[in-house]
Amino acid sequence: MSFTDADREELARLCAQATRTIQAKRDLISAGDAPRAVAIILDGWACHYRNLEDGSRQIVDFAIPGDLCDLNLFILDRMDHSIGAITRLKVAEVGREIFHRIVTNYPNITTALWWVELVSKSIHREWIVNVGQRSARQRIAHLLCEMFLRLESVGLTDGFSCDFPLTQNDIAETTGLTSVHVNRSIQELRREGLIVFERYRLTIPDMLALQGAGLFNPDYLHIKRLNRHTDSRRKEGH
Amino acid sequence: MSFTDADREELARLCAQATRTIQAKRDLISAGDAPRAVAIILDGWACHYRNLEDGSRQIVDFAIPGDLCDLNLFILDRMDHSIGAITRLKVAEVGREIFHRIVTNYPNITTALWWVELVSKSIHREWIVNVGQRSARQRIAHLLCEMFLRLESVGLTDGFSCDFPLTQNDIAETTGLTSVHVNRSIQELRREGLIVFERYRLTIPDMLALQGAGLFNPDYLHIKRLNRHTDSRRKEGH
DNA sequence: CGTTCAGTTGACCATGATCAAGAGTGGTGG
DNA sequence: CCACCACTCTTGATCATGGTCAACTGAACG
Repeated sequence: MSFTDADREELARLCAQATRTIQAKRDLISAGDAPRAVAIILDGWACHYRNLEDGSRQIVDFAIPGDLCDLNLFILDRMDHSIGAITRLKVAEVGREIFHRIVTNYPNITTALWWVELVSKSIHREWIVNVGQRSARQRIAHLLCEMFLRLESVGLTDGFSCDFPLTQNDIAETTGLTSVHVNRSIQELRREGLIVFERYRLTIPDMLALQGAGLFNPDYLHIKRLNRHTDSRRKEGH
Repeated sequence: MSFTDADREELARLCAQATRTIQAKRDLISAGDAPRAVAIILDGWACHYRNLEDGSRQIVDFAIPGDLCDLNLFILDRMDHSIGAITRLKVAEVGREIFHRIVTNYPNITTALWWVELVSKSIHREWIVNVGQRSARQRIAHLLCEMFLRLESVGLTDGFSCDFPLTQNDIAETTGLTSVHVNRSIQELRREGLIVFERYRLTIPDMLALQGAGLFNPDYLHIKRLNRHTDSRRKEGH
C-alpha cells in the first residue's frame, strides 16, 4: 500500500487545521469523558494512562509526533483511560464529521489507520511482556530501546541521541517499578556505559548492546512498514 | 449501530463454512508465520502469547468463543506473536478474499470489527495495569473477574459458575508470577471464600467481593455494548 | 498399573519496595 | 540579582513480596 498525491494533500490539510496547544502535565482527555476528536500529535510527548482506586498510576503507552489518539471516537462512547501531556503538546484535532468523510473517501488512509491501530496493539502486547517477565534493568533498557526506535522512525533522533522528556518517576509508572529502584537501575546502565541519560537527553552509544540488556527484539514495532508509512507524512510539506 | 438481517445471515454463513479443529496445546498460528485467515473461535479457549529469548513465556490475551484472531491479516505481513489452543478448539476460518468482500459490502460488520479491535486493545491496557501495579492476589482475582464476565457476555456461564480450563501454570504465565506463588495465592482466595476453583470449574459466590479483592472495575470491558454486539451472533441460528 | 501432569508444601533466597533524608536544578517573585 | 520553593534525583537502611529449588501427592489416562 502507498499513498497517492490526493491522500497526501488530504493528510497535510488535516494536520494544518484546528491545531491546539496543551500545557505540560495537563490531560488532553480524561477517563470517562466522551471523545470528541481524533488528535494527531504534532509536537511533544503524551502518555496514555490509567489510575487505580488505591492511587497508583500506570502509563500504558506513549504518543510522540505522528501518533494518533482516540480512534475510538465513533465506537466507544467513553474514554476508558486518560491521555496526559508529558511536555507541552501541539496537536491537530480532527472532528467526527471530517473523520467520517476521510474514512469513506480515502481507502488508503483508512488502511493506514488500521495499520497504526494494529501496530499500537502489538506495542501493548510487548508492554505486557515487559512488566510481566523482565527484570527492572531489562524493563528500563527495553523501554529506552523502543522509544529511541520510535523516535528515529519519525526523524526525531540525532545520531545516537534524542530528546527524552521522561522523569524517572514517569519511567517508574511505565515499568511498574518505584522511582527509587528506577534510579538505581539507570545508574547501573550508566555505569556499564550502555546509556548516557541526563538533562532529558538520551544517548545510546551501542544500540545492540542495550537491546541485549533489555532482551529487546524490534520485530513487534513493524518498523520497516512504519517507515514506509510515515515517509508520506514527513514529506507532506513538500 | 445494529445489524440488519442481511448482516446476520452473512455472519451465520461465515461461521458455518470452513471450520477447523485444533488439538489442545497446539499452535493455531505461530509468531513469524504469515497470517492466512481470520479465525473466529466457535468452541474452546485459545491464548495469545509471546516467548522471550530466555525461555519465559507471557500470555497476553485469551480468546473465547465469539472472539476473533488475526485481524492483522491484510495489514501486517508476519505474526508478531503466537496463538495457541488451551483446550481443543473449533474455529471458523475466513480467508482474505471473503474478508475483503465483507469489509467492502457490509459496513455494519466493519464497524463491529473496529469495535472488537478497540475493546481488545482496552483489555490489553488493563493487563498492563494488572501486571504493573497489582499484587499477586489482586492480579489473580482480577483475571478471574475479567474472564468470568467475558464468558458471561457470550452465555458461557451458569449462574455463579463457569468452566475454566486454565492450569495454575497458565495463570502464572498470564500474571507474571510463578506457579508456586499462584498456587499459594489461589489457596488464600479459596480460604477467604472468594472463589471455589477445582477440576477446571470456577465458582464466584460473590462477584463484588472478588472485584474488590482485585481492584476490578468492569468499565474497560465495555460490556454493555459487548452484549448488544454479541446478541446478533447468539441469535444467528434463529 | 505405571507414567505423566497438575497441584501442593516447605525452606531459603533475592529482587525490588518502603521510608527517610539530603543534594542539585530551575523557576519565580521580591 | 538573590532568596526561596518545588521538583527531580540520589543515597542509605531495612523490609516484604514473590522467586527458587526440591520433594511429594493425587488424579487422569492409556
